[in-house]
Amino acid sequence: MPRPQSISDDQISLRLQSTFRRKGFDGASLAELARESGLAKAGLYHRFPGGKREMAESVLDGLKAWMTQWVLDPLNAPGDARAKLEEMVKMLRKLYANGTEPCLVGQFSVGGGLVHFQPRLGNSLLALQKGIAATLIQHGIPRQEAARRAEDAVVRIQGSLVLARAQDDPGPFLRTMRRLPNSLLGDL
Amino acid sequence: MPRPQSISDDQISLRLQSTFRRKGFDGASLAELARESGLAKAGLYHRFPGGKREMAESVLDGLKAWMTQWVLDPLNAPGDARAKLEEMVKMLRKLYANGTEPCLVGQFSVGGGLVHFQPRLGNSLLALQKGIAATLIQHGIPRQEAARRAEDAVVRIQGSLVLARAQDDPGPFLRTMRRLPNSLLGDL
DNA sequence: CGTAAGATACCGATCATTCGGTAATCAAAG
DNA sequence: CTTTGATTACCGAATGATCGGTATCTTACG
Repeated sequence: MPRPQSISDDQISLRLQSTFRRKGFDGASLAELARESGLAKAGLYHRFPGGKREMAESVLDGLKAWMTQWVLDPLNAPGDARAKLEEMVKMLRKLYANGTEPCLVGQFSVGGGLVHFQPRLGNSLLALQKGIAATLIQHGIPRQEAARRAEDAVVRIQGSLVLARAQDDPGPFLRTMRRLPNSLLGDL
Repeated sequence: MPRPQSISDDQISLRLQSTFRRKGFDGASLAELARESGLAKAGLYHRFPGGKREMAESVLDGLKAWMTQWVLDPLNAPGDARAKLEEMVKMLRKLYANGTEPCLVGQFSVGGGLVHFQPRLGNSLLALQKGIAATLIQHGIPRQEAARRAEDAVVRIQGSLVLARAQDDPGPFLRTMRRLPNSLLGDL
């Protein structure tokens, strides 16, 4: 009955993600989103009747699913804490293309993005923090200290991405990721 | 012979700073910049013939001067390292209103802001990093380790501000600032 | 008077969004 | 098997609003 889609939803969402991550919410224009998605503007509105906001929401959904599958679930699964943290770092390096691609959460924490999605952004970061804290607790670190270190880890991830962008150099991110597991598991 | 200005340059720049910090570069419209500055759009263009970009540059200039006077110069002056770092933290808390106000550098590291000002943003962060590193070296920490820790400090400042915004809670920033001096001066 | 600060009114361009139409597909009717 | 009607996917071409930016006039001072 329906005409088949020439581009899959996932592929569309992926291309929108790339644009939103590079330009932020305010900076990504419908013209550009359309161009980079391969659809005409009206075509995008057919898939996302809620407009730019729904497009951004779809991208956030996709990223949340990716984070859950490749970062949060592995962290919450049984296994050696250090190995799990190393795996997390590996996945984060992949997600952020070794520090050359920004974090959508960071990019959306500005202007209109923050207005529309602040609760979502906060929850995303909190989920990661909880996952890391759980791993640290499992490793024998007391609850409160684990929570502090986990928050610090999220702080460092986000901050190193800001530096990498502002200095146009992935170095800060790469160095921070390299030191993250030891820094998290270090003696009290 | 000239008609006196009803609002001082510094005051204008301060109001523009507030808007740019809240909305980012792309998100701050001239209509809003005019409204919040107390001038009509054309009045703004009289003071900033270069348009939005020159307004943003003026704000960056003002912030750079503030940072130099209250953070960088004190760091590079003689004195006890710990005291100087505590003073830096105090000034940062003031600059970021205890974590309730964003950092212009972070907000401009998105979309059009990054395109126009990336070198400036990188230099701002680098200057702070150098200042912190100099203080650590003076305290007896080896050059390379000092550089690493100083980068980490800037990472944490920026990252904690991202978290504070995304979670709508100054807690991450306040906790990070509280721990910063000890974390920087801690044993190797 | 001259000069400059600032406002009113406006510009073309771009913004997000929507409308009308077309092509493709399938179910049911003939 | 063919036709028809409903449904979906998508696009070109608009919509009004707002964008950043200006040309022009008014006001206030020396």
